[in-house]
Amino acid sequence: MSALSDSASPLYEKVKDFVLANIGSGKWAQNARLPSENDLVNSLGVSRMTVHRALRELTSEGHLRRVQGVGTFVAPPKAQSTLIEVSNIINEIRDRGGKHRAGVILLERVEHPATAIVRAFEFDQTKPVDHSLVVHFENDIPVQLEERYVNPALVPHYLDQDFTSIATLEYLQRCTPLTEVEHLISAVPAGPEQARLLQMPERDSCLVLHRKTWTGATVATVNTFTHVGSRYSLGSRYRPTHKPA
Amino acid sequence: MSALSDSASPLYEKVKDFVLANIGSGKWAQNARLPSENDLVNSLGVSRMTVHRALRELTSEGHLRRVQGVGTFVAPPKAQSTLIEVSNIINEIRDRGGKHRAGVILLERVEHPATAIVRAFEFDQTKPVDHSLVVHFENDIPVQLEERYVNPALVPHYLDQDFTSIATLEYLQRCTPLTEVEHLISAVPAGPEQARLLQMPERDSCLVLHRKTWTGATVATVNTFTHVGSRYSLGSRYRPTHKPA
DNA sequence: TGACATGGCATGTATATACATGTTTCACTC
DNA sequence: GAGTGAAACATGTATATACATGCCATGTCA
Repeated sequence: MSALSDSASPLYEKVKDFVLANIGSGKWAQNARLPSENDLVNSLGVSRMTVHRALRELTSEGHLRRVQGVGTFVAPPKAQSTLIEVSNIINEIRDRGGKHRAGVILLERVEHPATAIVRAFEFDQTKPVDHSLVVHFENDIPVQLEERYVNPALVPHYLDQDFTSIATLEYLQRCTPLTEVEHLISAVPAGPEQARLLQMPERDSCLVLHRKTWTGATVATVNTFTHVGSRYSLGSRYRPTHKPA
Repeated sequence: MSALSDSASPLYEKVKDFVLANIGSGKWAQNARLPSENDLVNSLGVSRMTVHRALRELTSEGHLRRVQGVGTFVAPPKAQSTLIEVSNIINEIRDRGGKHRAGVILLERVEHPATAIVRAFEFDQTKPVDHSLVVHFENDIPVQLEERYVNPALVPHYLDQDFTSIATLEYLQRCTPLTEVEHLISAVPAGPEQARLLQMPERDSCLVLHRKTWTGATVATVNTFTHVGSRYSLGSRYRPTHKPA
């Protein structure tokens, strides 16, 4: 008589389910110590390697905490933060079935960028950066103003891209492995320049997304996405507890 | 002469590094097929179980794609979406070293909620829901208006909480395992009610975060977080390619 | 009483072996 | 030539075994 389910799934999955069920039911409370691997081997009738794999995977999924020589414990509830997924605007529009068009306003190498830019790139001295300013239209109505500064040391030939068709982030990810991303989302009133390019009334609300990306310790890109508040919102649906196949 | 590094890390880690190095250098291009497990066993001089573990972990980390009976392939670049982490306001303020205070405006059971709420909960008929409205202050300045509708079937005793001290999301996550989260971020001008509660000028920009959570197929909560645009932005730093320990 | 050695027990890694399961290929048969 | 079946080969799972490593309690010796 085993405590494991009799489904068709592999044994280590059943062991994982068994552990999760005990946690879910509250039988094994938070920070409680689990039976040792050998205990589970005896009570469940499977080999230690199988138990070990189950516990190892549950640990890497954040459900358990293990300390060599001490034992296995129910992990404290996962960080009470939630993730939002930001996809690029072109796919987003296409997914909605809308027509996308992009207008390139600016495309240049800036030899002596403003100090704010130099500081954002964490340069110790002034270095040239590539700069692009693109307006994205959905069904010929402007929805996003995309401004990018790119580190030419990491992304060569950035200015040679065809910005009207290629998703910029896609190109960047192909060029250089981005290791870290910082986001800042804010709501600000539109300035005159933004109002003109986005064809919106001045001082109306804009949804602004700042994004800064790193490759290792080096800043790769600094971006600002400005959206017309009344025409755009940033949405996402996310499943926090994803079971890896 | 092995191709593996001579560091102190475990063997399966070295195998993982070996594979990642070959992908990173472009020697194994995207969608290219890797040598079979047995090939790697012969060329690297480790057991198949060790190779298998390395490849399995790299697969679950998204670097590889495996098909039983066919082979192992370099995974296409990960979804060009980026994740934003939203943490709760209380921790955020505390982390900044600010003083947090909360004021409860409303706390009630709504027997006959508005149709918009009924629709948001995907009820097939009118059912009562619990409702709370809380203002969060940072150093006695209001920064967030938090409005929640909670499904009493999933979260009993919601109204009995002490909302001024406990993080609401924290409580919800303890009560019911939330399986899915939907977010919508937008920028809208403040209405009269919001302007009053948040002590801000009417029509100034607000950063609004809508959040809807599910437990299984059932809607658990429907929330709206309204922030003063000039005082608050939603930030996060995220490492996309996280190596599990 | 304090310091230290040691044994017991927990998890962590590595291997050999076996069989299961899915895919492709290829030769054989009809 | 079409269909079929078996072999070859790929990954997937499960076990037994061995040893490594880390932590802790116990007991002994100074």
